[in-house]
Amino acid sequence: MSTPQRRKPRTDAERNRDRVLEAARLLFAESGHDVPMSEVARAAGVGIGTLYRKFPTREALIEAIAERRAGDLAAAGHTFAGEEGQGLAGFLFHVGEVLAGDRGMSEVIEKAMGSAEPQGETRDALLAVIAELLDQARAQGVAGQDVTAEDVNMIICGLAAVIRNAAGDWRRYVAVALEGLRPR
Amino acid sequence: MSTPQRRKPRTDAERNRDRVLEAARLLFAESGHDVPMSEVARAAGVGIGTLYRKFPTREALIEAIAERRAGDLAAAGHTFAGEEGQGLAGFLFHVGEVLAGDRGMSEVIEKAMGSAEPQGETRDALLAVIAELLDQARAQGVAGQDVTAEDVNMIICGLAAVIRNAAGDWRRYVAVALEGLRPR
DNA sequence: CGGAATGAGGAATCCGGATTCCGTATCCGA
DNA sequence: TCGGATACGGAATCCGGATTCCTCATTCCG
Repeated sequence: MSTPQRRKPRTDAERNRDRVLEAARLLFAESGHDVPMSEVARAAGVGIGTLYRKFPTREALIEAIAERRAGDLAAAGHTFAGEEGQGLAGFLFHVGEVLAGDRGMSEVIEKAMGSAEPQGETRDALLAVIAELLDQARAQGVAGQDVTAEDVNMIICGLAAVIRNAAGDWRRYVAVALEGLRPR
Repeated sequence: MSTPQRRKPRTDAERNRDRVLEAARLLFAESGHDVPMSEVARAAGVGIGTLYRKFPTREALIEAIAERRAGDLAAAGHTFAGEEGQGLAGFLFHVGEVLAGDRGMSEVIEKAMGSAEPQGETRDALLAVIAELLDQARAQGVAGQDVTAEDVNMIICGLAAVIRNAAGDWRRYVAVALEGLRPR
């Protein structure tokens, strides 16, 4: 039947895939997603052809990277939920820290937290953590009962924009937002 | 000496300029700034050459439009300052209303409120109104004494992003932000 | 009205990144 | 080690928008 049990991928192929992923991660973090594909290939020490075989579109490459990083964020979120108070606060500051050091990620997050259609894991995983942190925050009385995950979403979306545009002190932004979520 | 007092511009030249400005305003509002220049020219019923003579770069065109609209926003801001309470709140909701109906403007505002370098009037005019509204808000006790214009800047920057990405209800975002600015 | 001067139009050209394609090199399993 | 399968490299090509430039039309002034 469908026994596509082909030979396992060549070792150099996997190595190249990793190289591309790593190089792209750095480039995107540094300059955002509008880096020429040829740049990525060169940085990875790989031919353009190879890059395209691994990732047929820029989107595919971005997703591959974003998914992992988003996963890390989500994991971090769970950690904060585990600690004592201010889990949500800790998480938001952490997100800011991460986005401040990764332009590409800030672009992804802004879109992901914005539109509700696309993304799969990237968005859902984060939504889950946010819900968790929010529940905890409400229970601890640091967030109003009427606050929704959607609210936090918007705050994060805005945070990404604030950081990407190098506005003022984003920590201040987070502080104001947290204050605004407090019970009345 | 420098008596460039040349003949005054032809009437049709001015008419075309207006057409371009108007067409561009609509297109940019509808689809943002990444509309092909040729599109703009076509929509304006003008040749590409003409468009380029009027506005040598896309930037020039965007600025010409943004400056006016920003001026309107600033004016509206002063109006809100004139009214009784909640001037700042009224202004922020107004800004949201405007940005929600003008993608191009949301892009401009996001950048303008972000970086502190470029823009001339666009940024400065708004900064002035914000300062005014903020003073009033502090006096009325709806904003903490420690709140700065920069804080409001970031909030607006985030607001633009939230709206542009069609996140949730941006009014909710504004409400949270305002709450966060309250005196402790 | 006549003829400079100014402006319009838009085809031709430039440009840079995206994507394809195929000969060559490398790897894997026997 | 051998031979086919798999992957690589990167030049060639595609593509679409930006920008130029020259000819022709319109406006203005005397």
